[in-house]
Amino acid sequence: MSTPPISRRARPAKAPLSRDVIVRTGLDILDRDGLDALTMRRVAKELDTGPASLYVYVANRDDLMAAMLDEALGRVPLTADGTWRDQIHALANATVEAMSRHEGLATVALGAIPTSDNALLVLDRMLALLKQGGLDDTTAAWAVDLIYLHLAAAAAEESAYTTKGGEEDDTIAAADRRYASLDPRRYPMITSLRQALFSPGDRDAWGLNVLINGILHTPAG
Amino acid sequence: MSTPPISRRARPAKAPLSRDVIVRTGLDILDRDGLDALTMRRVAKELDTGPASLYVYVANRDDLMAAMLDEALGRVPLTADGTWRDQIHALANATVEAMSRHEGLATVALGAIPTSDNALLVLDRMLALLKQGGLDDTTAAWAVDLIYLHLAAAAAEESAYTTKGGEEDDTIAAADRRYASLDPRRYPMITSLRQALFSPGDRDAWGLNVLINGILHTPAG
DNA sequence: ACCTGAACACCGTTCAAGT
DNA sequence: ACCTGAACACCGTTCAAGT
Repeated sequence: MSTPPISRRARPAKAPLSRDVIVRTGLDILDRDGLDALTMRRVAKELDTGPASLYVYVANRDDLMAAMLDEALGRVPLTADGTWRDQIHALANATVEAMSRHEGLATVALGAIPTSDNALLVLDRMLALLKQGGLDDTTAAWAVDLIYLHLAAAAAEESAYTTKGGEEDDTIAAADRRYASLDPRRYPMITSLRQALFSPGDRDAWGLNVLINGILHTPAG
Repeated sequence: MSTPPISRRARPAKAPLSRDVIVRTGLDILDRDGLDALTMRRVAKELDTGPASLYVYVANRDDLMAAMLDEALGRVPLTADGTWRDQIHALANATVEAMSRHEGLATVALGAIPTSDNALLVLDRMLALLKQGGLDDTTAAWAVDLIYLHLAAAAAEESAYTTKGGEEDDTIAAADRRYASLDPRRYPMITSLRQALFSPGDRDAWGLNVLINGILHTPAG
């Protein structure tokens, strides 16, 4: 049952290794099989080599994941049409989507001050919009931090619900059942507001508007 | 060099295994040696047993971490003095502290709808405060979600900066140097606002006030 | 310079066998 | 019922040796 060795000539040309191809392969694996499948060994296998070979281009797994996040953020469109608010929403939504689309990447964003090329491009664009809104320098600066943190968190949450094995609806239904079974004496507010807690609606848009309105009403410093 | 077996009588009484003692041992390891050290095998060793024994009380590593988060949240004081705003800040700060104090726990909170006893207690208390502030049911419900998400994210960030090997100041200084070396043509806003981006001040308190003010100005639904 | 086989020092989890 | 030794099927990373 063993395959005879195939001469280099005979088999399809092996793509040369590079940081870029490693990063893109990592993203593919993440999308196809999730975070647990993203191992150095799996990336190597996909590239028809051994894990040791990756370390020429990538310092370690964390470095690879940071590069993958940057690659994902590179696909965020930096400009949009519409009102000032529309443009902020468009940039925010695209950023959340870019992160949440690939399981586990949002967590990487939460773990470090953004310094990668494409993260900084998103930040620069958001900063331009905030300044356009008439904010002073300090408020705009603090605001961009806060918004980026919020987007990463929203992406992490969405990514977790969407990916984690089962369906998103199952997760919510299970939580709803749990809330329904709580002792009203111990959890009076949750029990009485349960309807509202699980009420449908565009919470992402609302959350971003809360941030925008709050920033407009809260000078920093 | 090998130690002779000690009779059961002679050695100190081995604490009986229980979910609680496993959870607390996990928290201890997290505090002493960080997230990477928190392995099932390490917890077992600390309890003088084998890893297989843990699975009687804990479904798997994720279950253990969820239980650890709940234990940490159980230490949050649920009441405080002062104005309405003071009370929200106190509850929020205590929650962030409880999470960020133990590396990696905040990420657990980000990955699931809160359903554990002590998380729900924090939520219930926050909900009471929000309703006290005059919010309608839907806004209060969406707001508590948003605030909890923000607190978990803030804790994750703080935890990452504080713990990640080196000092927090080093991380910031490195980011500052990176920002200083950016091409102003590609990153016009970041370069011109660099001072403001790294300006000192209580960003946590400001961020929470942004949320509170935004919620007060943004009805849900 | 780039690549790799083999090894090192680990993991989480399961399961049959013990008490 | 509770506990465990041993095993299974993996990990990330290093390093000496090759080209």
